[in-house]
Amino acid sequence: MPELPEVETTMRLVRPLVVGRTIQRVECTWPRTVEGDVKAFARAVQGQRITQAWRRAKWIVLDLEGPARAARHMLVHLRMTGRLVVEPTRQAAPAWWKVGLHLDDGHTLWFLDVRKFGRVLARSASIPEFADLGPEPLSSTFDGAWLHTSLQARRRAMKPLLLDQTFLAGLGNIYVDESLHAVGLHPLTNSARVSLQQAQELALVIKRVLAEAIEREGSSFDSFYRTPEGNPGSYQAQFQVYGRDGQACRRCGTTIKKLVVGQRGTHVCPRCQPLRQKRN
DNA sequence: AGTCTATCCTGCCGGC
DNA sequence: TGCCGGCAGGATAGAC
Repeated sequence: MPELPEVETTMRLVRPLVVGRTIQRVECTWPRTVEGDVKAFARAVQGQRITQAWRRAKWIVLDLEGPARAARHMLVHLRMTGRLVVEPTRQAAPAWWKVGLHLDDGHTLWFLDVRKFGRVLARSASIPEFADLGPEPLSSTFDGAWLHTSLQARRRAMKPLLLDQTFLAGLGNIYVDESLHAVGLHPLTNSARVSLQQAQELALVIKRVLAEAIEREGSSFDSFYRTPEGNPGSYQAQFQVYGRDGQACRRCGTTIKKLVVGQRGTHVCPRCQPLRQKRN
């Protein structure tokens, strides 16, 4: 469930169940899921109380409080197939679990991950992972003026640029395709050729698409991304282009095409999103 | 600087 | 029916 809306939804689902709880014991079935040494990680988080849960980009952060030299934050990145669920400890461990944090209220916070790309890590006061991240799309620092200036500073295809977390933090393949279609920009458009008006429109669209997706608790269209106890998410019903190749564009009726841009499957309406060839 | 390839992994789907 | 290649919502390192 890996883009901003899905990460936000996961964080909101888990937050009330873990904040205030103390981590008593850590288990792990796949050492590579935990950054560094699993034992060191366990020592850093065991005995710590979770005081807050929040999100930055596609990271979920649990703030920790406890022994002076232990970690201050625990970070989770879901990558492609990571999930977090909280269940009674005495219940059987869920399929595909990689890390289990047994809490002091008889529940366990499980990190599940079919493809094993996800990561769990402990950090002291500073979080170097956040140093190079771009702005949060839903924050006020991200607006049309900022976007236009930043696009002008680069000469890069729009799609890979919007996927670049150091440029803008939180978008992934689906929401980039949806946002570009909504403003009629082709994914290969050179960023320096985007007008101020287009940038302003795009900033608004990105905010709207993400906010609506969060409202609908993200999108899930296969069983991997469904939480057993939570809602599956329903934003996929709103998709205009993603996964709709071969079908008619809802706006103009033209057949949606799928191409590859920056090694990622990319969905585009050839009529709504024309690619203007550059002329010198 | 930007783009591409390979890599980390498993499951599922479509085609033969 | 069964096998197999290709593909997947992410991100990185290293080569051109």
